[in-house]
Amino acid sequence: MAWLARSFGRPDYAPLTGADLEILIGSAELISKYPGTHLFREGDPALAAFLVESGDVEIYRGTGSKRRVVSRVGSGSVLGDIAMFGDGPYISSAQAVDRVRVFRFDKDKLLPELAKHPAICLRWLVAGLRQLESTQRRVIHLMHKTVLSQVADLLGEEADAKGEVRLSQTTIATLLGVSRQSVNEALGRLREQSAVETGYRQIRVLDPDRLEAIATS
Amino acid sequence: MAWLARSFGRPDYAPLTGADLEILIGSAELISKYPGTHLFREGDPALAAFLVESGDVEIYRGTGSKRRVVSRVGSGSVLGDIAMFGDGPYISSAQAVDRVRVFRFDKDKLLPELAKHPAICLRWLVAGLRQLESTQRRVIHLMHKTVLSQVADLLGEEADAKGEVRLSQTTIATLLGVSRQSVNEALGRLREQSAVETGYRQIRVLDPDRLEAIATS
DNA sequence: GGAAGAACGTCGCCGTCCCGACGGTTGATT
DNA sequence: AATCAACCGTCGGGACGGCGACGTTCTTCC
Repeated sequence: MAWLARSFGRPDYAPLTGADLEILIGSAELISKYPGTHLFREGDPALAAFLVESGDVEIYRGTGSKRRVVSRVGSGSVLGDIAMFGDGPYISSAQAVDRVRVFRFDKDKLLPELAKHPAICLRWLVAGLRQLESTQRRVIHLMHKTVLSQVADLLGEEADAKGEVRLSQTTIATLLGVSRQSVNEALGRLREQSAVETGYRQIRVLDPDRLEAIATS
Repeated sequence: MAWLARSFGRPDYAPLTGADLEILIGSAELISKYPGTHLFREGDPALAAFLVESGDVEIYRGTGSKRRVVSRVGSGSVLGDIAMFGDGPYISSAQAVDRVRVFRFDKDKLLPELAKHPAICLRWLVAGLRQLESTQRRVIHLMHKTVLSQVADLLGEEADAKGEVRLSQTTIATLLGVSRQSVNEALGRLREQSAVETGYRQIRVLDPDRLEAIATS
């Protein structure tokens, strides 16, 4: 599928040949998950890695009251590869939040191919490093911990072409690891400055520049 | 050098052949840096990646008052690979804190070799994912943000075989993105519970189990 | 051995955020 | 159209941590 070639890693770098692509698809399986179901759970033996084709997946660690959302990823992201290559159990759980379609790469099939085809391997490497980069950015914003700037930053990154973000305040709160009330208050301040408009499950970015300024303050 | 074979990625996984090792060393150069000097700076074109052989390196972003320490890494860690493979400028700065010895891998020399040798590529992949995993753990502990548990966790990870940690409270503070005073107070509480002993630029872990319990509380 | 500098210990003030609670609003379901 | 669940807006209390300040102790380097 052409989508795979476009989305996996950087398209312009170490281009995948048709043959490489065949091999990648050959070791993958496209599966579908309903909202709330798990792709894998923390502690399970890591027998496969996943590439998200559509929908959002929430990565978290711990259970019950100690559940912490590590990140939420969407189309083009890779999951479970740390554990799979590291040869241990999964270190976090992955739960579908939408209707989700993912490619599943079984370890047994994938590893021998990777060992033979450097181009695919390089592509996977780049995908992993991209995750690392975004996680590092997250660290920065968690350290610099005023909720206002965190919210501003998240809105800047999450906004689509029309400047709209379709997330509930509760969702934003869990994403940032803060309380819903604080998110509400932050959005209130942004609204005062006419940087955003808020509605039911929806936020419209009016002034991206101001948002950026607040995020990096 | 045998050190390279042992330290890079997982030794037990996709073992490097002698020939692979030759190639890796052939594209590397062992250089030495004095404390305070930079391996690279944010914004510079990413022409090389680095593997730390000895000493500690601090990774940070921003300058002046907006400087934020992303992480501090030591022997066996890889630096600058995100930018190098991503084909953009460095996204953070790397500064030696000790006397540091690092292998420098020039992009020009390394990339063609990687494209030809899957074993090396796989090794690099695993190294990158290990970084990702440790950064994800950091996110968890930053979200779960009582300074006490953060300090407990850091001590648990940073302690050597004898249970000693040689870091100043100021260093720990910047590492966690909190104030020195808070670190001091947290250490005081740990001392009260006889979990640690504190001295000048040195902390001795007495009760790792209690530390672990506090870290995950 | 003495001076300078770095690191440690402690105090008080104040801002930010978490938590619990409650009422009003919107959207979906039947 | 009615009902219900999810979501939004807001208030007050309490805990935690940042910041400035000051004194003490430990190192290092003349």
